[in-house]
Amino acid sequence: MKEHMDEKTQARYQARAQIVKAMAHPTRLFIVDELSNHGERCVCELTEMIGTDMSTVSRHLSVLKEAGLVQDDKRSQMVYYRLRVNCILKFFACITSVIADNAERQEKLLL
Amino acid sequence: MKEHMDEKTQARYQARAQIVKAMAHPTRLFIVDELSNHGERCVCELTEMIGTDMSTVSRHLSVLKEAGLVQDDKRSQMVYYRLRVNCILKFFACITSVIADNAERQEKLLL
DNA sequence: GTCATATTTGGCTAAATTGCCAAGCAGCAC
DNA sequence: GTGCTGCTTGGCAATTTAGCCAAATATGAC
Repeated sequence: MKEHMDEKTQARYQARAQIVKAMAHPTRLFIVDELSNHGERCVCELTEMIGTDMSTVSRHLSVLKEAGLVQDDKRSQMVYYRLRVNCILKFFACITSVIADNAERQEKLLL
Repeated sequence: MKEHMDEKTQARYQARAQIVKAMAHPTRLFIVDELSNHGERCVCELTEMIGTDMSTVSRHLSVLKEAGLVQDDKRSQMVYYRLRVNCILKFFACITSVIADNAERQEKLLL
């Protein structure tokens, strides 16, 4: 990416990639899914569900927050996270269709 | 992710993450966008547009292919790639809305 | 004030990703 | 066959990411 794509175009795809990257992890996808279903969760609840270190979950949440996908809300000791965007569900629908398509293709190859 | 989420759930998010990961790169997002607009492109065309090493582009394409997002078609010396899925456009719409939202928020903070 | 809980952050190591070059392979022209 | 073009793959170094522990911070209960 050094000469043919101008800087603006580069920057645009860079910005897009940052958003996609923020979701490119199983734990973060789970969090996004859970928040889209339940609306709001504190770090401790998510940690409990995921079953890993709280520090790790917190780091994942900060990645999502940095990308502008979630926002946090501190109430007493707990920090509650929720989605900032509502189009994320379409992501899952699309991803699921890709997975289904891959599975179907896989099956055909086995016949 | 060791005890609270069962293996099936884990595997499901793992599979989803693999798909998202495949798009989590500026160059690969560009390729996906270009293919969704133009339908079909050979490696050399994409290399020309991106302006990087052909081996690098080829690697990116293999990542997309591995995830089931594109398929290739060899005709004479050239290999043409095209999208396997058509819901990808919704991705961009959603991502763009996140970026717009982030920018707006950024602006508010500066006031 | 002390103590406990909820969360974030620093530091570190292990693993994955990226990009380049060189080498290999396939198809076409001759 | 040789040579050329388009593409892929091996290998390697540099960067990024992930996950854990320990330490720091904040809030509430007492």
